[in-house]
Amino acid sequence: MAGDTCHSKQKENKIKKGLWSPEEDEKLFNYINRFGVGSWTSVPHLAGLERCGKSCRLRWVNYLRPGLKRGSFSQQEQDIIIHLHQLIGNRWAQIATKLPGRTDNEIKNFWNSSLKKKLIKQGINPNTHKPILVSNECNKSIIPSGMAVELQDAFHMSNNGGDAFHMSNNGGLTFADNFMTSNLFLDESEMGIDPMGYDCNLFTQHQHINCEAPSPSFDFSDTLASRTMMDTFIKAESRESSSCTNYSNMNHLYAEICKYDEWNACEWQELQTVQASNVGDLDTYPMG
DNA sequence: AAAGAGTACAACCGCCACCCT
DNA sequence: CAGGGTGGCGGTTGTACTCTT
Repeated sequence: MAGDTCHSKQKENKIKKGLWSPEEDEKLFNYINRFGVGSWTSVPHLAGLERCGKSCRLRWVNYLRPGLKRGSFSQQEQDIIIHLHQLIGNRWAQIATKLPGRTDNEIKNFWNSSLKKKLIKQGINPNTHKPILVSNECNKSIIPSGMAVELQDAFHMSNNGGDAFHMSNNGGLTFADNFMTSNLFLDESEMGIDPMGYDCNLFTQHQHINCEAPSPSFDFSDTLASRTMMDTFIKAESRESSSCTNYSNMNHLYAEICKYDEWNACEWQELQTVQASNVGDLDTYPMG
């Protein structure tokens, strides 16, 4: 295959794999420092390395290149990653251009190992950046189909037997009560989230599902999460007319959020518009 | 102290787009 | 235009380290 010249050479046992030794690093660093990067395929031979060009390039870009930051991501960097991921998705290389000193690989790893879990804990689907919410209909709990997809997406439920969701009469999806609920808890447990913990999203939702004075609970101290949650919540409520939940003070709550943080409805609307337009034309997103 | 589980990060793999012949 | 070479990207795997029991 084109681009896989490494593989044929590996079969001949000429190409070393695995972690780089300090000696190899030194050879590569000295070579690039002295001669610069010409053709990566010729670099290993000229630098005296038994690696493929691709491997050398990766080592240079992700580890040896001057100017790389080391250490944990700052809160500001995390915010930027989350925001950009919300806008452009898994385009790590593009996101990396907005974080000087960080590599796409580093950002990708950080996202997969930390940020994803952080968002899930906040009750936000890391794929869609929308809140993971469950609407209800007393004992027959209904999940609006869109949200069911979000849930499946967030918790990989599509791989979990397949028929955990059942279509209900009104086009929504019926929670197979205990079965489903325990699956959700199981999934949370698997994700390291204590289903009974104070910050557990699904457990709270389960309480709502059982119609114990359902009321929206938003953490106003987390402005982004609240905003996202509220936005989707209102949309979901407006299209789920059969829901037994009846939040007449929806507008009031929304106003509270706008009042609480520095954002206002217009700014939020603007972001939604930008997001919508970027869905169709991601390559033209103004990256700076 | 040892074994197993969990986590973070480095590196690899396969695919794709672009360029050159 | 077709085909091969190359670099770049995102997903995935491997490995070393840390934590828990």
